Amino acid sequence: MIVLDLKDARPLYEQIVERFKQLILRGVLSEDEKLPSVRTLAMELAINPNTIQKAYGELERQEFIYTVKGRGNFVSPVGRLREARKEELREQMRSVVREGEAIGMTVREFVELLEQMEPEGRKEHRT
Amino acid sequence: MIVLDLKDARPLYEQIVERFKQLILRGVLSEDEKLPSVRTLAMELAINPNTIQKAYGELERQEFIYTVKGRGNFVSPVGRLREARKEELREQMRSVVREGEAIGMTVREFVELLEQMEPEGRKEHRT
DNA sequence: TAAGTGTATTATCACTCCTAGTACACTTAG
DNA sequence: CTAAGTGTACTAGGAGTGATAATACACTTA
Repeated sequence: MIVLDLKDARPLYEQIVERFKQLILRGVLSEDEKLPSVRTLAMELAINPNTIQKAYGELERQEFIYTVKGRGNFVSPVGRLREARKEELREQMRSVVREGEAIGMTVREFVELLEQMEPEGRKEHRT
Repeated sequence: MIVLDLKDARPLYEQIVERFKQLILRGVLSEDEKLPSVRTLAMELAINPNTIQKAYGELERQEFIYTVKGRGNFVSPVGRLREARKEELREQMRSVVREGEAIGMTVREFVELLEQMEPEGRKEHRT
């Protein structure tokens, strides 16, 4: 479920946060599903419990999970989180295009790139 | 020309590298133009010369500038660099779209987002 | 020759990441 | 109730990085 890359420059706790956010947004982990306990996951990944605690703390702060003392950490409702992430992706896309334009690329060029990705793009796809 | 953000989490030398790469790719700095000397820029930014040296070293390693000992640092030919950056942007775009699709967005949605950015998008723009 | 240039070295400080160990309060299964 | 499992908090220390400070050397050019 969680895989660490020790060669990665990013801190371990950050990799863990990133991975769980992915799993939650994509629905691999369901709403109210219980996450591995701090100590359990620390054992599995062979790292210090404090590092897991830091990751979970960050996930809770960002509202991806919620905590019940004595019971564990659980996945938050995903709706709002997913919408927020979508808006982030839209902004990233705009940012990429703006930089591209600054060095000579065109919006057209990007649109065509996207249309090549489209799986069902061969029929008439104008309204 | 170069502006530092001390509140930025990224290292100073990295901010400097980033900024010069931008200026070079966008043609604000011309081919063979001389960069500020290590000591001069350090004075202007009120930071340590070693930090500038580290930034310039990185820029040289990435072939954005070339060095002539005793003379200074100069902007490299920009053609290849610009093409490489374009390919990076294309890949970033694909990456954004792939993640978007994983959480329920569609290529169509992204295309429409792009077309809203297009400055000349109101005429018939289908071939 | 003197000034300006890149380059290298050593030392030091501050901060972050991670580990290690310990302790406490809460919840739940037995 | 008790024990095990849970989150949480704290202190301490090691390792690495970013930045500073000071100095020195070789090269180029006016």
